[in-house]
Amino acid sequence: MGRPRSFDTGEALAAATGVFLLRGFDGASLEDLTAAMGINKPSLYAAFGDKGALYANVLGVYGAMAKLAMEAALNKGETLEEAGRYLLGGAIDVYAPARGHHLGCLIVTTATTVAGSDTDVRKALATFLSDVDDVIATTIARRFGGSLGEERVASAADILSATMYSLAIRARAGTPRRQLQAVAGRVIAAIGMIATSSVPAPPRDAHRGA
Amino acid sequence: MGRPRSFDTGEALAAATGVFLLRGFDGASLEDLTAAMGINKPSLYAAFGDKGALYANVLGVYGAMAKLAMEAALNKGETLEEAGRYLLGGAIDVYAPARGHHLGCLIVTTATTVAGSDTDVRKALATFLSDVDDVIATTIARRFGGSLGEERVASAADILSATMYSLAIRARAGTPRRQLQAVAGRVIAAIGMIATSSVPAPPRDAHRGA
DNA sequence: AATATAATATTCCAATCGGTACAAAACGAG
DNA sequence: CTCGTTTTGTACCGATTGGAATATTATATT
Repeated sequence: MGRPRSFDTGEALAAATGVFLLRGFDGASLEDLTAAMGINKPSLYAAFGDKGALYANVLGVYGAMAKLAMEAALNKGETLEEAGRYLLGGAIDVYAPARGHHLGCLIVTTATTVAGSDTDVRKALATFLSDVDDVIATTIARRFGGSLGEERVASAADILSATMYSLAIRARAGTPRRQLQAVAGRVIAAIGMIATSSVPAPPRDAHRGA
Repeated sequence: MGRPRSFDTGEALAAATGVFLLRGFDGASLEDLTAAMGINKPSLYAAFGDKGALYANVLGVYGAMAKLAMEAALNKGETLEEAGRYLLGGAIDVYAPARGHHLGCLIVTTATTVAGSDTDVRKALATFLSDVDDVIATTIARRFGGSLGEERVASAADILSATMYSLAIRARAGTPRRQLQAVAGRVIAAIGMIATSSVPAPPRDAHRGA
């Protein structure tokens, strides 16, 4: 009972995400946030807690959606190259949309900064990075590990995650989409070379040694 | 003539770099900066200008030294794999030193945030990223392009730069050195696969088409 | 309709921010 | 030794920050 909320929590959180993404944590004032969210400071405080708690909430939903999107992208296509193309292409669409500003990735841009002073954010960042590694490595290992071998898919996973971070940073610098797509294309081409390389250990007979 | 400076400009700049690296631009207060630099606010203002000018100065020397270190590392070793190992190993030593805190990369951590609001920093960031691409691509193309072909070294360059960004972010999250070295090792292994791959276009007879 | 409850809008606050005025102090030049 | 010049230390400034106190409004329940 009581007076109902005049705003949607999810929409408000999405608006806050945009402000944090644009200005960073310290740069996003409560005035900026409340203006974008369409609410007042006491409403924000009552609904989400203080600024740090709001940021933690934003970070949580952003990270969760990002991981889902990555997993979905990696399940598309028929080959490792194609799956990687979907992953990086989707990242470019998020980091540097065709319409609108190129804001990059919330976690890469803001969480890394906050992590210097805030232990909780540092842990959340570490957890996210680990989860992303796991999502990528697990998904492509399940799909292509049998035919390509564990070592090659592990290398490909590290390259794909690294390229996503690279694209996020480049988008933040204002790099045009065409150049981001060129970078992604060269990385995907390398993934293709790795997939067809016949140099390292044989694909079958999994071993866990160094 | 006049009263001489009681501090060394380079040392003060290095101290400011550490503060910006730890706290970020907004998080670094003038009190933090002057305390670390061992000077007073009027001295800082007279020597470097306002906070933004100090940051620009810090960013400039940091970026210049980073590019020199990258070029030097890439000129070591005999093969593309070895050169890449030196590059990534050096990056790990900077981002996550064996002694001291793991602060990552100043540009990845702070410049990306500031770039959202400050056009000058965004341009500086774009220039740095472009310069890094150029340093890596040019150096390894000169050393190994003849034997491996332009396409493979271009892909390797993008992978190496992306891996450096990845390592910087992971270091910021507190990832242990061993794990960073494991990531670098898997990427280097992939570089080796690319170098020995025989799939794509022939190495010789340079062409500039798509 | 009356009441309890919860969210709203306005107003305000102590603290901190980046930046500066001012006067004492330390040098080179004459 | 004295003067002009530059840096240094202290003290201070207006502005903005994150956050909270208060009072009003809107709903569900009775």
